[in-house]
Amino acid sequence: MQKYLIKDLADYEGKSITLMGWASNKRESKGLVFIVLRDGTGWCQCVVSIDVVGETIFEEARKITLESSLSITGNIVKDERQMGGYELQATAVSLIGASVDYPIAKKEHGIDFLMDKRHLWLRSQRQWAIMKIRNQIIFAIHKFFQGEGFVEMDAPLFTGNACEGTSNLFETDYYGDTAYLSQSGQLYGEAMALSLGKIYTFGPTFRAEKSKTRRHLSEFWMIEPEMAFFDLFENMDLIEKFLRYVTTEVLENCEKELALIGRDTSVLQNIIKPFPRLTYDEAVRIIKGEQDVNGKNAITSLEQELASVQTRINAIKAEIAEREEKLKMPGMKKGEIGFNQAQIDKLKQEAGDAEEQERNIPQWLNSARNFEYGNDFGGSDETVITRLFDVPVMVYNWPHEVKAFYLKRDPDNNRFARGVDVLAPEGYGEIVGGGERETNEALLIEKIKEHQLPMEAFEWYLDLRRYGTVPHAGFGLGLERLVTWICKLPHVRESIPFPRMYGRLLP
RNA sequence: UCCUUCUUAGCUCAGCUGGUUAGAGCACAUGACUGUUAAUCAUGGGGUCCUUGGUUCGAGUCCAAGAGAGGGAGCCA
Repeated sequence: MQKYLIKDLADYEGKSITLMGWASNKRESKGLVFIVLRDGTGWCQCVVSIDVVGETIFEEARKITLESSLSITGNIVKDERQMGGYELQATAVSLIGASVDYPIAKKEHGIDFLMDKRHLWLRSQRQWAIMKIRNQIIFAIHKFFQGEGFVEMDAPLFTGNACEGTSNLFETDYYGDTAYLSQSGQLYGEAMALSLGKIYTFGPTFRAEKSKTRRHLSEFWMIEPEMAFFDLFENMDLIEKFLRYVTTEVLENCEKELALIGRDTSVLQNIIKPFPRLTYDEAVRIIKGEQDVNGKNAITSLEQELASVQTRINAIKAEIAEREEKLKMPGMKKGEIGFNQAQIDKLKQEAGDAEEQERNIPQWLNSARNFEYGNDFGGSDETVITRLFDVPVMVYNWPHEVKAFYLKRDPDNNRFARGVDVLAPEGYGEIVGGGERETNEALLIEKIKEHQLPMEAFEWYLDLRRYGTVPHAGFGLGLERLVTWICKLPHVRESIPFPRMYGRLLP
């Protein structure tokens, strides 16, 4: 049996076909039922008219509940008013699986509720669009690296040692020994690059940090390329080319999905512009407000932001008061009352978000003003710096003390390590961390001791320096953080089908 | 681990300085309406006000402890 898909409706104009899917919405009036059917490829309004289908089928159609699965047969006609430009005029409707009291209603829901219903939330339009974009990003990543001659080679997920010694890892029992869930495949990536030249890994990574922020997950997907005969600067060139490619692919192939989630693509279009490359020293001056960026100052622009947040809060509160006043007036139609209440609820959410910002910005200001040279950037520092740019920013040459032990010491200034962080614009912060790797065995041993890591676990890693070491570099990209930025999501939890984070293991 | 905000109907939220029987919209059910895109009308079922303890003649409201959630810091992609 031929399967007809909603995305191909244009091919079937004037023909009778059968669609199979779920009722994502239903409206009815005398003699007519409108069922919005979704089949995973799109949405299509199906019109069931009593004059066409007769009383029995019509009664069945009238009883269809939200998210029931069904098949509908009918003619495809052009209708400009519809989302896909077509609608189906039904001649037959048949129920496949009933849905009783579907919990996600056609209204705003709180995040806790939606997270508990994540398995159903994924069916909604916005989540559908995000997952399509995520898929496009994954596909583009593979296309890019395969096109550049990289070999995908995956690192183990069970590891016997804490890779960088910094993060908290998940422990698990491995035939009586302790194994950790990998927080990075990078060390293995180096070994593989010294065999295949250019490799990339693509898999899940685990961090047992008790972080509850909009950019942390306990389980996330990471892409880690590693290249032999690459230095820091070639690495940065690759990162830039890579991010530009992936973003461009999304812009070209996900126009509909980006529009659905209301993403302003003009910022994404900026990806064709060269990425600014700042040294750590320059970045610190910008954070502290000692150096402007395109006429914008980090400190004063934060202060302005705070002021505008405060005026926005006042404006929202005024509007809420006005609408509440209006509600008290007699003679308002029921529909209008409902509409106003929905607006008030929405405004209250906005006010709540704005008030959260109002509490956070002074903290960020404080942290920026008092930033101490030599420290790593915190989340707020990244936010402060990336709000000044409209393209991803690369920060390189970090004080070696704050970075991972395996980063190469800068030959021109041994205070610095040749690491690079890529910060996404619009306040999103770090999406890539990478750098050139240390090839000097003695320096590496010194670093391993300094970080108090068990030397025996790194013997194999040191072998890579003992047998034909070469300059090499690589980076790690957090898939969910990239998805979050490209979609401009308020939180990473919407960028992955089933987020795993502190305090949440279900569904 | 620390700071901060919150928890009232299936959902989103009101509930003022403590005062009779705790409200609205949506959803649901029944009926009315021939084209709807959270905006038609009527009817009405729905509550452990997160938990425990306290203050009080009286607690959804005040106090204390606990649980859960949101945001942030630390840490990171």
